[in-house]
Amino acid sequence: MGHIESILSSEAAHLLEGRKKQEKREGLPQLKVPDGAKPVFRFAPNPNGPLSFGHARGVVINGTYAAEHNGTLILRFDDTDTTVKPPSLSAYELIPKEVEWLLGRPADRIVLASDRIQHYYEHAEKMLTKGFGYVCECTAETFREFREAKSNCPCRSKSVEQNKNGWNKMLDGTFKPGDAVVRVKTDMTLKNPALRDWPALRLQDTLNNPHPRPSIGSTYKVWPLLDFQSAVEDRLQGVTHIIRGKDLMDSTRKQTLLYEHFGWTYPETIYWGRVKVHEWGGFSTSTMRASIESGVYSGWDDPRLPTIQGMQTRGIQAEALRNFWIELGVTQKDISVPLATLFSHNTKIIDEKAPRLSFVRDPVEIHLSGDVQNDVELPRHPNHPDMGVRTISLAPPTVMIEAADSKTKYRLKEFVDVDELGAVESIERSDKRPIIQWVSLTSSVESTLIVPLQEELKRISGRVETNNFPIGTIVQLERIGYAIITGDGYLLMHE
RNA sequence: GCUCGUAUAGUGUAGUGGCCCAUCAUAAAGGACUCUCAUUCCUUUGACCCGGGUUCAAAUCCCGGUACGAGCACCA
Repeated sequence: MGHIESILSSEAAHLLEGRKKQEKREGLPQLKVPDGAKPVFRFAPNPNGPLSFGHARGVVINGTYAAEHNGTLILRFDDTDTTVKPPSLSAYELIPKEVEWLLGRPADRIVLASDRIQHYYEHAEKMLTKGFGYVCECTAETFREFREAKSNCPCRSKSVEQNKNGWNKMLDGTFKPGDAVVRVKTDMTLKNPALRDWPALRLQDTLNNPHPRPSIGSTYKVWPLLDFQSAVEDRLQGVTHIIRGKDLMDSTRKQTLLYEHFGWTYPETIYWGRVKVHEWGGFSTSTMRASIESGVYSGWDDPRLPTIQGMQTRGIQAEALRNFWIELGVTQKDISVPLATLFSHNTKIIDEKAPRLSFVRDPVEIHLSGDVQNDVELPRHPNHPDMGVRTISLAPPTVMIEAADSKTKYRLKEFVDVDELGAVESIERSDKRPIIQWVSLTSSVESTLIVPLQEELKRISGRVETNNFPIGTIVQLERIGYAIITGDGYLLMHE
């Protein structure tokens, strides 16, 4: 084949033309945006805890599209549930910072659903007045039977007057939680059971379960459910594109039915599938919270946790996270990715800037014999002489090396060739013996290498060469991997 | 059970009827460079879920099957 090609290229090159290799599209898929329009995106988490790794996808994809199209990114807190997934007050402060860290710029606008209850009430009332919503007094179980039987519940045929009356009873506390709910009239014979007369607003016991925001507290008893709140708010904020998980596909269908009632047009919607990281099983905010409270993890910033804070502790760069999510794209496939993919993005960013250090695990002392210099200079970074040198003192001529390296002849990196007993054999590199990292007794201190494994933080004691890098500095421990300096040792990031 | 969605190398991803014996990344293996098992560079390995159909032509369109995932909450 190659032979034929070479003949062709010399005899009839034109036949090979037009056979250019196909190229891979860069970045995110093209978005449908009308000419001259400024698209509006939103990222809408429940502030019931800090952001997780998975949330980062929503931030990065929406934020990147917004930046590419000179559009707007709204950060919206969908904090309408005080019982099942109650918001956490600190998350209101934290999440905007995490978004800013991830994107390198803050969200353009922040909206709190709990501040906008009056808007949702207005739309609920309009729904009742126009007859496409009704106050349903069936229990959840009773309604489930109607839904399964594709039959109308009796409340469906109430007059506007009766519905308004029911609505007032919801507002004034006559109805207690569980007594009534506002439903959107769709069609009980719809093929998809999820869409049949879905609930839009319900009652919550905010006296016993007040909203955690002091300014909201027990003010409202009637609260919108996500599908209703989100649909109305998207409209009010002028959202043009919704990009979210495909688990919300039925939500889109419900909301589209509501939009049709109101005479609105639903935003362009794009979905992504489920992502699992090999090394992390399924962490949910609630299971993480439980493990933190029981002391399994030190906090939301534990380096073993798949939270934004955990990634920060672990030295993962925001840019690496962005590149990672953009590379995964927005396909609807359910995927499982290894952490190595994220680490390779991180390595690309940190390697050029990470000073080199020697760390010796499980150290053994070797007393050098023979001619030894008083001190040695090593470059801080092999590719960047401008980063300067580190000077190692060899008075006395005692070095520490890893026990595992001490079995054979070896070369102390950038220093001397040594035999098993510490006799210096050559200053220059004389043969192919292994090159190992080392520290000198006087220019090193005891330290700990902390390795974040799934279940434990493995602590390996050793010695690190003396340095004065501040906490938070990312270094490369030669022959070990990249690590970040913490208050109590060197946290291994990845190889 | 009902409804919806997805299926390309080990893992991700490009590809919307002919430039496809299929792109790129990552992983693995080998090599070059390097006084790190790092970085950089080179090479190799490796895929269109199965079965029909439409067409001159299918990874791409249609039908069926299978697998996986999601929704059917007075959670988000």
